[in-house]
This record gives sequence, structure tokens and C-alpha cells, in this order.
Amino acid sequence: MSDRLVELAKRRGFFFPASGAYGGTAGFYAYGPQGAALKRNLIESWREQFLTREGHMEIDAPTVMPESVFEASGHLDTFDDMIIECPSCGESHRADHLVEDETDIDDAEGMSLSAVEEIIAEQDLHCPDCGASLAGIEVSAFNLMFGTNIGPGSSSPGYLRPETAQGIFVEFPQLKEYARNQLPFGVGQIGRAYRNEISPRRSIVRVRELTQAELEHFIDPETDKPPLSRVAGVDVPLYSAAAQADDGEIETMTVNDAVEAGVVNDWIAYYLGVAAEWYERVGVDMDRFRYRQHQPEELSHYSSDCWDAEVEVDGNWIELTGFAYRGSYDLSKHDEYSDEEFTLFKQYDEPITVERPTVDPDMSVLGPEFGSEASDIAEELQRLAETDPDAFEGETVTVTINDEDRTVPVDVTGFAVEEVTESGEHITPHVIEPSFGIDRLIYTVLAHGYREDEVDGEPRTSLALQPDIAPTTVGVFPLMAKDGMAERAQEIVRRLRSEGFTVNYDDSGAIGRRYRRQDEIGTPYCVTVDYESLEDDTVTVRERDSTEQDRVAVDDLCSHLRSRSATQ
RNA sequence: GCGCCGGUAGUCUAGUGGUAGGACAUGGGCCUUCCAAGCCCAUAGCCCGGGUUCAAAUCCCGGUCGGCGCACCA
Repeated sequence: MSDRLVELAKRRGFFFPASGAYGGTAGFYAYGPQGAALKRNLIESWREQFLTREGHMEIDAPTVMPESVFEASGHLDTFDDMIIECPSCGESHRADHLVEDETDIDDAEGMSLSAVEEIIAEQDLHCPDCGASLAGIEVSAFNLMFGTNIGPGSSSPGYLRPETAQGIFVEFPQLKEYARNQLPFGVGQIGRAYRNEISPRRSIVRVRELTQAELEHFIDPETDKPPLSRVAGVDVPLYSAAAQADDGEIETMTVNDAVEAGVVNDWIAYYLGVAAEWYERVGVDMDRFRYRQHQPEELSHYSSDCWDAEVEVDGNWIELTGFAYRGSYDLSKHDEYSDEEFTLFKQYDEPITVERPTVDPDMSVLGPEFGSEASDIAEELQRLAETDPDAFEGETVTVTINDEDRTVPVDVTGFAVEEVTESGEHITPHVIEPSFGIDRLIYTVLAHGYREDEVDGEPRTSLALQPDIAPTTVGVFPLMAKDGMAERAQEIVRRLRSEGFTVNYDDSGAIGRRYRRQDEIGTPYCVTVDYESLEDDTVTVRERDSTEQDRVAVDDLCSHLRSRSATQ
């Protein structure tokens, strides 16, 4: 089936391998006219559902970001690994670690690939798993981010973002201002992300340049609750980590039951409910859909819990969306690595008065007495005051510096307990992230809508796309291009287009052939102008899936098409 | 990245050493009163590079692209 779908996609202009004139580039696809329209409709539907209806904001950040962003985000740590694969058992190892472990070299990570390769050959290092010799085996860089240079020279490395999310996290200090420093708030972004995949697969399912629609919903984990009532009754098919671990099954339950049973975090559950309804609306076959929880070892470096929306296509389950609980990971990291604050000031209902033990050491005494240790002692005293103020009750107080005790008279520590009024605190929001892969959704909608059947003994291929998602909404044909029918049809085309419909006009060949053309690109309705139209100003409206026809007055055509689209 | 298989018009396909044939699609014409009808004409192809050979779509090597398996998918 996938072969025929990919063939149809290319033939009819949904998607095809890019740069084919030069042999093609693996992992890069172009969307043709139908695909681009389908993608635009899906994105518009996503925006309406996940941003407009939720009251979230949308931003549009650059795809190239400086190296420091990815040092902070943790993406760089996994970017530069040297991999060597054992020819005997097939296991991959970190080549630099192997060298560091087996020789007295302790900085193999900073060496070049060929240097590490040479050392492995010279020292005749062996596979730690099976013992086979690795001499002469190629060491390769395990490179998942696309690198580039910002400006001339190489002093300012940058990377194409591997997820649109970082553009949101990095701009958080600005975004919180736009949210008037109030939690919760959500920020979405739709755009391209880049991953230098080792082996792109299955047409547009695994590509190197992809389009993501991501939402980062920032919340106060202590006080904010999701509006669960909106989706409480929505059924979600859940395949929990526990069920996966003991051969359990997918269990379908309502969002409300899932939360109450403690199967899913309530925030994640809310979005599972919203997304399930949305997926069905855009044409995903919900009989081939599930939410699968990540196993603990599957979780990425930033998330503490994650559920994937998965669909079955061509007999495989593929990931459409990750619903990750990213906690405060990203904001904390950017707070730590950057000069800006990635926190919000949260006011208490009432200011509180706290007793805060402080020290103000008399350095004119400590300095001469302890010399270079004096400042360390002062720091220790502050720490001790915060953790164990009782230590200052006697005549002297003892701190440990470099494993040696130092005793200081309490009266030179300036110890005091101050009453401080605090009106709030700085908190780092937690993040719930639904991250949608648009390309995979396009593939799914096409695959789940793909139909092959017979009509009057003739094969018929059609795409059962939802009317508001289909690239073209209506095809308009004259029964034959003569006797004024073509002209009348063209008038109807202009009228429909001025009303905002996406219209395809076609007068070539026989009428049946034109219906088939529209079936293949998923056009839900075809309007035909015949001899009767010239008499009484009515046309036939033919529906794609049933091929049934209604006769409709031209004046009622727009409202007729609108109401049919809406009820489907 | 490794292994196996494959790459002939837009699509599908025939062609085991003598420089390509078909079907569908597409465009033009004729015909045609609602579901890929018929007739005529036209456009259009051997993935790239190297080698062997008098001669390569065909055999060999390398690359590339695609499918599948392993690994990977942060």
C-alpha cells in the first residue's frame, strides 16, 4: 500500500524527493501543489485548535541559533560522539571512551576521528562486549545537529534547531513580559526543525528537515490545574509503560478516569483529550491510534514523563506527537547558562515575615587571623547560619575548611536573626509540551484516507480527506466544453472562488475521467454544468465517497457546500 | 553507519552485450447528454562517474537515491 500511496503522492503533486535533478538528497522532500495545500490546511486547523481556542500565543523564531543555546539545552552533549561499531557483534561503542578506558590517554574526546582510529589500531583495542579486534575499523562522528558558521570564519558556530521548542525557551524572558508575568500561559511555534538523521526512512515519515507544531504550556505546578472538564468524557486509548512491560493491552478510558486512576498526569491528560478529538477531526483513523507512554529508559534528557500519539500505518506504529512533561529542565538550564532570568516572581496572597539568620563577619579580625582562608570561612559561616543557626549560641563557632576545623568567636561573626518581609518568590515554571510532527501527520492522513475500490467494474482510487482539510474543496466541470456550458461553468468557478472556495476547473476528456482525477487528490465535491443547467440554473453536486449526486440551484451552491463541509 | 535488494518517459513496466518497446497519464484534434469509452497525432526515458569491450540499459568497481533488516531516532 505504501508504494502505491508514494506513487500517487508523486504523480498527483503531494510530495516527492527534493533536488531530483541532481540525484536527490536523502531525507529531504518537497511538497507539491496538493501537498502544500494539505499542509497549510492541517497547520491552520492546528493553530485554531491549540492556539486560538486555548488562548495561547504564537511566535516565529529563527531556525539558526548560536552554539551556546545548545550547550545550555543539553543537545550539544550528544552531538559530537565518536562511534565505533564492532564488526563481529554489531554493538556500537563510544570510541573516545574506549581509548580512555583502555590506555593512559585521558582526553580522547578532544582528539580527531583519525587520531582515535589510529590509537585503536596501534593498541589493538578490542570490543568490550564480544572481544573482537577493532583495529582498522572506522570511527565515525555521531552527528545529529546540522552545524553552520554564523558570519565569516569559524569563530561563531551555530546550529539549525533540532526542535522549534528551543526558540520558545530561549525567548522566555521576553515572552513572560507579554504574558504580564502571569502563569499559566502557552506559547506555540510552527516551523522547520532539522536533524541530521543517520538513515532517513519511509518517505516523509523520517526526514532531515521537518515541520513541527509545538506548544509549550508554562504552568505553576503547585497551583495551576488544567481545564479537565472540557475533555473529561473523551475516550483515549492508553498503552502505559506498565502495560508494555508486562505484555498488557491498550486500555481505552475517559480522560477523567485516566487522571483519577493515576495513569496519566492531569496536564498531559488534558492535551491527550484535546488532541484525540482533533486527530479524529482531521482524518486520522482512531481504530489505528493509541497513546503510548515512554518506558523509563526511553525518556529523553529533558523529560520526566512522555506519552506519544502513535498511529498504525503500513503495519508499523509511527509517532505523531510527543506529549512530554519537561518540568523546569529547559528554563533552569537557560537560567543557569545565560545572563537572563528564566523565572517568574510569584506574589504571595499576603506578604510573609520570616526570620532570616545572617552573618556579617568582621573581616578586619578574620583577615589577619586566617589569612587566605578568611573569605572561605566567611562563606561557611553564612551557610552555617542558614542551615544551623543554633551553632551560634555559644561563645565560639567552628567551621570546617579543607578538612580542618577553624574556630571563630561568635562576636566577630556578626551573627543576627533579622526579620524580613517577603511579598513573594521567584519560581521556575514547569512545561507541558505537545510536540506535533506535521509531515508524519500528512502521511497518516493520506494513508488512512487512501481507498481502492471498484465502481461498475472499474478500479477507483480515492482519498477520503476531510472536506476542510482537502487541498481542493470543489471541482467544477462542464458536461462537455460546448454549447455554452464551459462559459457557464467558468462563471460558477469565479463565483465560488470569490466566496473563498478552493476550486479546480476541468473540461478535458470525458466527465468520468475528471471525477477520477478529483477523487485521487481527495476533492470532496464536484459540480457539473449540464444542459439542464442552461435551462433552469441548477447544477449537480457529486460527493466523492458515495459518488451520489444532488441537484442544487446555482444561487444556493455556496451555502449548500458550506453546510455539507461543516456537517462531515 | 553496516548488510541485502533495486533504479528504463510524469507513473508503471518489457528488454542477459549490437545504443530502447508498451501501457497509463499529459497536450492537440475528432467524437461524446454524468463516472478512467473510442479514433488520429504529438511530447517524453536507460540514476551519476569510472572500467572491461569493436560495441554497455545489460558485465565489473565506486558513488547516489529508494525499499527492507540491524543500529540510531537525543
